[in-house]
Amino acid sequence: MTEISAKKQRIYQEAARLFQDRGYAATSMRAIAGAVDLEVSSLYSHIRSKEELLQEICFRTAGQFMDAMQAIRRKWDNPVRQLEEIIRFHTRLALQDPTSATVFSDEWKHLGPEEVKSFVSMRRNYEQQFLEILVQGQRAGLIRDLPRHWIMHTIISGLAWLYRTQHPVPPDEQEHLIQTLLAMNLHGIIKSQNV
Amino acid sequence: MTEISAKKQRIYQEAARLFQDRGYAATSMRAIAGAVDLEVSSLYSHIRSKEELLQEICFRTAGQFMDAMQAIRRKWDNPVRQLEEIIRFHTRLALQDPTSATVFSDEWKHLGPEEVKSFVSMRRNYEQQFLEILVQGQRAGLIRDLPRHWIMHTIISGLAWLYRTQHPVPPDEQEHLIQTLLAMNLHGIIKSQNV
DNA sequence: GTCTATAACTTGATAGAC
DNA sequence: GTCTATCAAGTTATAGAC
Repeated sequence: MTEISAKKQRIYQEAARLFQDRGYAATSMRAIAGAVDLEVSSLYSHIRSKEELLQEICFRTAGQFMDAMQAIRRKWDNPVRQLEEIIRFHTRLALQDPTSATVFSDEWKHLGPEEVKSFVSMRRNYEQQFLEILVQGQRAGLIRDLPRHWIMHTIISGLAWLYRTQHPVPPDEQEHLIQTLLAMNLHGIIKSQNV
Repeated sequence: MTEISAKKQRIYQEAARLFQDRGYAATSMRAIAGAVDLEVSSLYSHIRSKEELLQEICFRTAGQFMDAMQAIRRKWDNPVRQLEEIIRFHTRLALQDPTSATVFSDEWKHLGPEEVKSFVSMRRNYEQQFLEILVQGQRAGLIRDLPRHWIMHTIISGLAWLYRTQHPVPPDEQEHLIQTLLAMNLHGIIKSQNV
């Protein structure tokens, strides 16, 4: 039972917002303290260090992606459907918690050497599973025989604007957005289908 | 005729590499000085400040994108061909100078307030021109009637992995990569064309 | 142009009173 | 848990000798 005090949660939340806006390295403990109306030294009653804040955000979000990937592969066996669900998950997470998504995506390099190793290893695992889905889709003749690494990076990277740009899509447009993203990634944007 | 000494160029180059690896805020003048085998104070014989280094990289790359956009719109009038050329340019620049592309894309927020304003204004101009191409393509019935902002962000964001990931694609694979990116963006990855 | 020395300031983190 | 006070180290940048 890990009890997390309300104040501790507040600190994590404000830190994440500052990391998103200014980046980890440009965010001082004084800035975080100011955001939660405390003196710097008081922060250390709740957290061990600045880096601990970054670790929590990065690995919590990494865990969410790993869990989603595993759940999707268990629930469906059609690789195209699995891809659809992955795009769905990325989209929902990006819209629901763009702050954590940005910090997870852009600030992990400021983790300590050990943590970077662990983080990169998790990401490699995630990408490996993504590639396996593409292999299955290509073997089944459902997905074009394009280089899988390029497909994967283009899809994942193509979703990153959802958290990086300021415009949060309102909740009632979320399903429309997802349908559009699926259409673009799966069928492209060209009308005439003379391929 | 602005003459740029070899040493000054070396400083810019090493600074860009360090900004790419560690981020602007986490890169010290000492690190830059060390990379070019000088003492910190000697740097100031060649440059005015740390931020000047960032400014040069960001605005030089921004200028390249603006120039390319203008040249493409002058040279072709088919909007789909214009999109193709834009994707081509992004790809070539990302492979040829991934360091500048990364700093341009990720570190502009550390510019001073005035420079940020100018930078964002250039980007808005670029995006406006991109959207106009999509409008023309949709009016001509060539491009699907999907929300144009979402199309634009997905395409641009989907190319960002080209400079963010470590794997530089070897020069002899560049044309294959471009063809694949065009195929994915324009026609998607799904084989069956029952749309 | 490059150096040593240093100014002026900010950084993350700690000690100890309350 | 929160504070004041403080530390040691690091930051960008400058002054002035050579």
